Amino acid sequence: MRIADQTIGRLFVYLRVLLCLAEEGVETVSSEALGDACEVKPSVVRKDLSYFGGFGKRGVGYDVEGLIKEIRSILNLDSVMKAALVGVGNIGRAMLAYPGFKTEGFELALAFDKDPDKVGRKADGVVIEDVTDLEQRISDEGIKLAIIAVPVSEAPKVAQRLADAGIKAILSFAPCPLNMPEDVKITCVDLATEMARLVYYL
Amino acid sequence: MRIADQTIGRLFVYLRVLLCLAEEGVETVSSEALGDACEVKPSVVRKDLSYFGGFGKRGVGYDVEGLIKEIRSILNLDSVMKAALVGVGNIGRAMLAYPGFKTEGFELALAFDKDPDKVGRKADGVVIEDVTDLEQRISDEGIKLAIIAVPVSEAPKVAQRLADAGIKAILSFAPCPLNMPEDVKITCVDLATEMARLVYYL
DNA sequence: ATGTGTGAAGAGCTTCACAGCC
DNA sequence: GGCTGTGAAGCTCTTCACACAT
Repeated sequence: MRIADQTIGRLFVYLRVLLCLAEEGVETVSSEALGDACEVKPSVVRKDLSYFGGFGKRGVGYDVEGLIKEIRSILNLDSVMKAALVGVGNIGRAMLAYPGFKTEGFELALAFDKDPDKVGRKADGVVIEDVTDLEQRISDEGIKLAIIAVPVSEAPKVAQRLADAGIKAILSFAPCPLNMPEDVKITCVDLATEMARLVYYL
Repeated sequence: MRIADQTIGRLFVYLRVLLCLAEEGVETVSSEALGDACEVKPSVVRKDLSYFGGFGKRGVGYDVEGLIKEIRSILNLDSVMKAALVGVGNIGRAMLAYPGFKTEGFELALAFDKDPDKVGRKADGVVIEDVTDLEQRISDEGIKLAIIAVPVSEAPKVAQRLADAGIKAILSFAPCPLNMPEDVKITCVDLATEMARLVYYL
């Protein structure tokens, strides 16, 4: 049976909240408590989880640690995934310093910039390499995931080079459409749009 | 008649693409072309737009500039909105330098940090103020929108203070649930989750 | 000829209510 | 008693096909 996209989307939300609950030492959670924290109805939580098996105990609730493992496995998040970063400006540095990646199983293994002053230096433990070597280094390391944090003017070129280098998924901070081949998945984090969306619901 | 949330969500996507088309000098766009760029079917584009009136010309398509105006007005994006930034670290600086805000009608009018070395300095034209004065300055300026770019450990405290200061909408980069009063709308930009989501669809 | 606007049909998701287990 | 798991009903959104305008 096919699982609804909305269900998958909510699993990510559940996981994030569960990780916080685990950190607070909470051992068991009911569909109602989890639903409250995720702004989702309890019946939705139960149905979503029921598609994958009976993770809960009737009369008790769901085991937090156990549920985290199950969701991680459903979402293919049980192994560490290496990623490449292109552009070590403000956003790029923020990405290198972002603590959330490690906890969710990501590792920024490569960082590129075109500025000769930056190349060779380290930022948060990662050596910044020359963007000229991008294709070579990415295929050497067998990396499939990349973050674009360069100015809009550079973004399309960089995206094309990443696709050529074998990258299959891109997170881009450039607020412009980057048309990629069918087999390369791309997500644009458009912060202005997030702000606008937020304001709309005031 | 009530408009579907999904429709509203897509209007933001249309707007972003239309702004890029306008920049390229494109004057007219068909539902098919716009749909392609937004990864949405042409019939969806037409139905979405039809809820708000007949913006298109049969046999021709939609006028790009005109449609931008219409969507801006639907989404309440025709006036400039001031916002406050809390935390001028890597992410905060990236926000101050982010060019997308201006084009979508946002202005980061205030910036706060607790580091005395930063307070008083300017970053991208904005004076960094002491976070102690947060409540006072925000109510002085009558600002309703804020961005949280502080470490997770500080985020809940800052969120609470912002709510007390009269802020009604918050964009947070802290990957943790911040429970706010009913009348304060909050969006968490969780970059690790975005990465995870992307990888899932490989 | 081309591309929009739209009602009606269809698909998909959510909600409800309650049986079943701890 | 408390909370999960789930079929069936209900509802919302999407799709389709075609009339209609340029």
